[in-house]
Amino acid sequence: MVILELDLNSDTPIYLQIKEKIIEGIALKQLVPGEGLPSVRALASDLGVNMHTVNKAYQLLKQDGYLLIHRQKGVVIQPEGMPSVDNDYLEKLKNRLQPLISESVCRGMTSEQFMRICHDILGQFEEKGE
Amino acid sequence: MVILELDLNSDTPIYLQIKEKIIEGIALKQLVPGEGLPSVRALASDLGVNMHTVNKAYQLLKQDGYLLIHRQKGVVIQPEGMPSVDNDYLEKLKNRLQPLISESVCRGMTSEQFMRICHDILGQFEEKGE
DNA sequence: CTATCTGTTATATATATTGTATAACAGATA
DNA sequence: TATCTGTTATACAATATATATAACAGATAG
Repeated sequence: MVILELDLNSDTPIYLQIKEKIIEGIALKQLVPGEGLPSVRALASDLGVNMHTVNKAYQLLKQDGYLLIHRQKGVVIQPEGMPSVDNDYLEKLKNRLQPLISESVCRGMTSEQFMRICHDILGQFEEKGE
Repeated sequence: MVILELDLNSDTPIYLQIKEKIIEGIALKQLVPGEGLPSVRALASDLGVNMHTVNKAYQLLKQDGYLLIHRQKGVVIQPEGMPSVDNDYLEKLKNRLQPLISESVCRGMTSEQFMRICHDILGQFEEKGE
């Protein structure tokens, strides 16, 4: 399992950090569909947090369609394809981008500057090896 | 003052919604530097929320450099120029963009699709009238 | 069969965040 | 003097976050 670093001082709750890191791992292909994840107890122990904190992250990921959870077998990255880009998702994405972009405009950032930053981050997920 | 709509069912706290809407108003040039904002009590009354909720939003905006607050005169959009694009801001922006982009990659969105959405939102802030 | 591993569920507790409700203060102003 | 600023203080309630234990049922390894 990929090492998962937490920032206990972050204003982002631990369970959300875990969720985001796993999604990032999938996007980076460090985690591949069908791959198993540590049990809630094992990951909690590794991270030094409570079992329920990890469980909450797993439940959210399951709810979003990123994970399959078999009651006795364990947790697996969804093997049948990732969640899709539907209208609900697009709306949420736009609503989360809006305040970021408003602020960048206020601060005098140009569209090109903002797009450049997005482009750079997107570049992290390009096929490098392979 | 621009009408400011709140979503009481949102998972975004009211004081953050107020903050974001005011920043959006500045980005849209509906609010211009030097322009006065309603008093904490007046805006709270308009929105149907508590005085302290508005005050919290104003304090955050002051802290970020968007507002000037004169103890007896009232609240004014910073007339001396908006906060700048410094390294602290850039780091925060990237950290907030990262999970959004990770998720879009997981869902199979192309870079072009993501950039297009950003471009469209950025377009809302272009000089149209004038 | 027994022990151990799953996820799940339940209960309890502690703390921080969010939001409201009042009240009072000092300075400016009409 | 009365009224408007922002500010500060206190109290309260509801919710969110995180932890600590415990127990359950099913699968599996010894």
